[in-house]
Amino acid sequence: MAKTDLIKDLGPISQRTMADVVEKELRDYLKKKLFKPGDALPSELELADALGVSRNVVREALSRLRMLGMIETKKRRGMILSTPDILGSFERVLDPLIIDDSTLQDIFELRLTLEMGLADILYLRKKKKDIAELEAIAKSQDGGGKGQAFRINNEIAFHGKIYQMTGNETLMRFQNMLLPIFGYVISLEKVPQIGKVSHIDLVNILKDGTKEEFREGMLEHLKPHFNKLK
Amino acid sequence: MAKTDLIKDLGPISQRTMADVVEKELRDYLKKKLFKPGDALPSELELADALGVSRNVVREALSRLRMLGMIETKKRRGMILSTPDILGSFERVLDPLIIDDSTLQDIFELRLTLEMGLADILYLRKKKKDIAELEAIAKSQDGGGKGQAFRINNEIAFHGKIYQMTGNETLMRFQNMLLPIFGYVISLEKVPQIGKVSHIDLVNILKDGTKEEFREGMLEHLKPHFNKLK
DNA sequence: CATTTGATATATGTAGGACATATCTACAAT
DNA sequence: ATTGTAGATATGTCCTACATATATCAAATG
Repeated sequence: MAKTDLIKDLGPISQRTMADVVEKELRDYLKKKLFKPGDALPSELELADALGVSRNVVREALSRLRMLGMIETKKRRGMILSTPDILGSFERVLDPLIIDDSTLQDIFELRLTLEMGLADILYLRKKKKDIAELEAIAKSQDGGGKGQAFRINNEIAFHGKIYQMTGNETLMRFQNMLLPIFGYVISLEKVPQIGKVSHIDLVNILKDGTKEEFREGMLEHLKPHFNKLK
Repeated sequence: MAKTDLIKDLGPISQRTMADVVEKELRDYLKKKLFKPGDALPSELELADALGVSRNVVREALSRLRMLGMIETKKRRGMILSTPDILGSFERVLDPLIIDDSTLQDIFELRLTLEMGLADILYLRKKKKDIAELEAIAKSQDGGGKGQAFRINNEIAFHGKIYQMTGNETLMRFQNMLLPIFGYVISLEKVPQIGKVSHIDLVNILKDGTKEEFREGMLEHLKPHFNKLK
């Protein structure tokens, strides 16, 4: 067997640390044993003993699970399984500067997709009061000439309000996290183009129009972004 | 001031551990200093020294960042900033059994929203070859009477293929993670209802129909789910 | 000279001990 | 019944020590 063959066949051996292993072990254990939120876990020392590793390693693994919100620890009472904040970990990682361009583009498209898919839930839950607030936001922008910063904030406020109107807390938080990405990708544009359908147009559709009209309106509103996709 | 007022005003004091603080400190530091992927970090000992904490605490914080994929460590070379896998942390936490019902519902709606918003990107990127594969999946189900497990797997395969056709890797992985949630919520249904528009209908629309027709078709396909929303 | 081998220093990975701190339990004091 | 005290226990933090992998450089080998 030639040397190159050997090199090709031999992949790098696993470089997982004990903390990695223990973390996975613990998560599998919790899953397999059908632990429910509120259930108590063994103490760190017991875990270390059972797994045959030092308390240090166990603590690193537990520290990760704690960050994810999967467990909570109290001083003498020990640790209990908890319901994690599923978006919390997401938030920590969502920094445009450290995400690769391909993923940034993916996220940009993800938000466009969400925006286009909102109509049904929006029409299910929209309330007069919310539409009035949305209108106020749209109109506050109408004057124009308020500067770039104002324009961006207003854009964020308008679309954020729409998400809020869906009554879906997770969806709203999710889009809020995507905002920096969206802003970053847009900031790369040379000429900021604006769709034919304005915010006020969308509000008017929301007031009197149908879901289908709203979808068409949103598509037109986002058209400049869609046009740039490949 | 009444006693109840006092109790209401006094929240529990912060219980953040040093590891929590250091983790945040490090993330802020990396952000503020505009660290880019590939940049080297100080050694654990230097960090511990600079922050005035033990190496143990620093290691717990670093262990978290490592789990998120924000940093990579090599034995002697030290640590370097890295581009995190933004969905990796998500994956760990997405277990239907430990997520509260309200969030489960939110995620269910999130997936419906995505599905309804896919049309534009799908029509931008769909290829004959993919449609053929999609058709094969749809037809393999047509026979019927293949049992519950087959039906569910086929459902997953069909919708998964649609996401894959968007060419958006992140979107596809994202929906893949949402599958267990979706499956779980659906499994709670007593009578599994099926929309008027079938998979094969959707394929046919993809072949000859417009984006708008596809959206309408998808809405009909998902109708039973939408009907249950409040 | 080029390549390989070997030695050394260094940063991370792991172990184990020590002590502080918070809090649950139980019991005593008022 | 509330408050105070004491002991037990699990976590939080620090420290030391050593194993391990690897970048760097020197030495050896052809």
